[in-house]
Amino acid sequence: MVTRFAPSPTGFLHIGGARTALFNWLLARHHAGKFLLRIEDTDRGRSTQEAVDAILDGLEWLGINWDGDPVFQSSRLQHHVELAKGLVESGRAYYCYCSEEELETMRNEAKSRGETPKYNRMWRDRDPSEAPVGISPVIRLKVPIHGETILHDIVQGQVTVSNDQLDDMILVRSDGSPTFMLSVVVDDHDMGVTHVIRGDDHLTNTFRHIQIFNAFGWNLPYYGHIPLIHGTDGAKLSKRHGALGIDAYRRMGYLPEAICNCLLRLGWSHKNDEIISREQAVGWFTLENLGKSAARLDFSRLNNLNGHYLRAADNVRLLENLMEIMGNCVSEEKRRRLLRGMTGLKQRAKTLLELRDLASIYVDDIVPEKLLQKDQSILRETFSRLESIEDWMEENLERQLRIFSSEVAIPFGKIACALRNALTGREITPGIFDMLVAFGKEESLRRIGLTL
RNA sequence: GUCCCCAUCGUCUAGAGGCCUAGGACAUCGCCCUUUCACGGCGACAACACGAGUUCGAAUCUCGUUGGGGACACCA
Repeated sequence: MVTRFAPSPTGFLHIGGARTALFNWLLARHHAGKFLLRIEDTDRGRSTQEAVDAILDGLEWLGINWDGDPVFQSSRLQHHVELAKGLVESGRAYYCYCSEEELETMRNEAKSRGETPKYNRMWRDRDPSEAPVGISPVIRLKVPIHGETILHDIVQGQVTVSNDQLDDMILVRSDGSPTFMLSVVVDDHDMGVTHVIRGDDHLTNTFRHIQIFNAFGWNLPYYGHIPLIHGTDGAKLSKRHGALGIDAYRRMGYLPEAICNCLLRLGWSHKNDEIISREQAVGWFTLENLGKSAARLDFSRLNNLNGHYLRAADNVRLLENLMEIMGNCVSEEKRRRLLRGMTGLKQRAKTLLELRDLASIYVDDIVPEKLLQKDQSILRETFSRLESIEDWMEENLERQLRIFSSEVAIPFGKIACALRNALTGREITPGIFDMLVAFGKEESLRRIGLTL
């Protein structure tokens, strides 16, 4: 089994593309096959190096690795054109000399007749000697006029289209460059791709691809057209309405494993499983469990998943992630403090951004407000009790403070509340003992002292 | 306009004729746990688009309607 992901580098890797890549990757890994990457940069006007980098970086970040080097379609143009010329020689394709205006007129005429706008095949059977001089022709495929084309789609089932819906598509442009239709087919064939899993929006293209495969006399790959991911408005994700690049999700503080898990469950399921590890995904992923209808990305779900993976994440890794966001200008001492407090922090955050906000209690120098009279007296006593504690470990701190609480007959909640306030100046924080340990004895006492 | 696809709680989905008084998850709302906030536990709310068939029996099969989406380039 050989699968592939074939993005065009005209924009960033968006969430839909990422899912297509993930599914292809999963399928290949599940069957111990190969997953290839092909950059479809035949539209040189719109393709950019930044987009290529964004796609590669995005895939890498998601942990979707490809086999071999990426294939750049632009490096194969010559080959594509030669094959198309071969088709002309064998009579399966022909030169067409129509101008832009003529085509425009044809489309409008077809439309006004209530038909699918298409080329009227005026050069299909004309003698080449009639060719006008000075016009560079395009090469068009001779698509069967009658009959129908049948696609046995792995996801959609059997789909049939009448051949009169297809027109004689252009294989090579008048400037001598191959079109997407041609290049895709030739490359999929040459790369030995056995399974083409791609978005639903390519379904109608597939009938054209099949015609090209037939013209060459090549065997068809298996096709599976997965439903699209829709925006919250129910329409296809597009650049104009908020289709974000995968890097945007990264900047919003999402973990790659959360994104993958979320994407995996969009259009695919395995019984009632929700939290699915990468290993499980590889083990379970088959096309049979794919749904047929479009799905929407739900941020509250993503948040929930991200919270889960955040809690499960290694503290050192999270510290590194945090440093990336905070810009690395955090002192050694504060980093140690963060690491000690990470377990308490991470279970309270949904994203790395939230984690950063929470973590600021260990990083920022707070200026505590003066406490209420009552709290001050509680804190004074607490301060001296804490001062006397040698074993500054969570368990012992808790034991000592509980004892203290009952000795002075002050509800523990009151003490905790005052301490929290003195230590952080915040209302939402990790647990008290957690913070005392993270800060360390010296810093804890210093902070409490400031409020007295 | 033409062709194609899709249709279960707000969202993601389980469901492959009787196990369905339709299950799970997220979100929402209660309660519990509790030093705040989270986490966790318990519970509530909430869906088979509609109409005909087929069948002893349909969320599941067929047809139609409606709704949504996609594709119709010398873009990919």
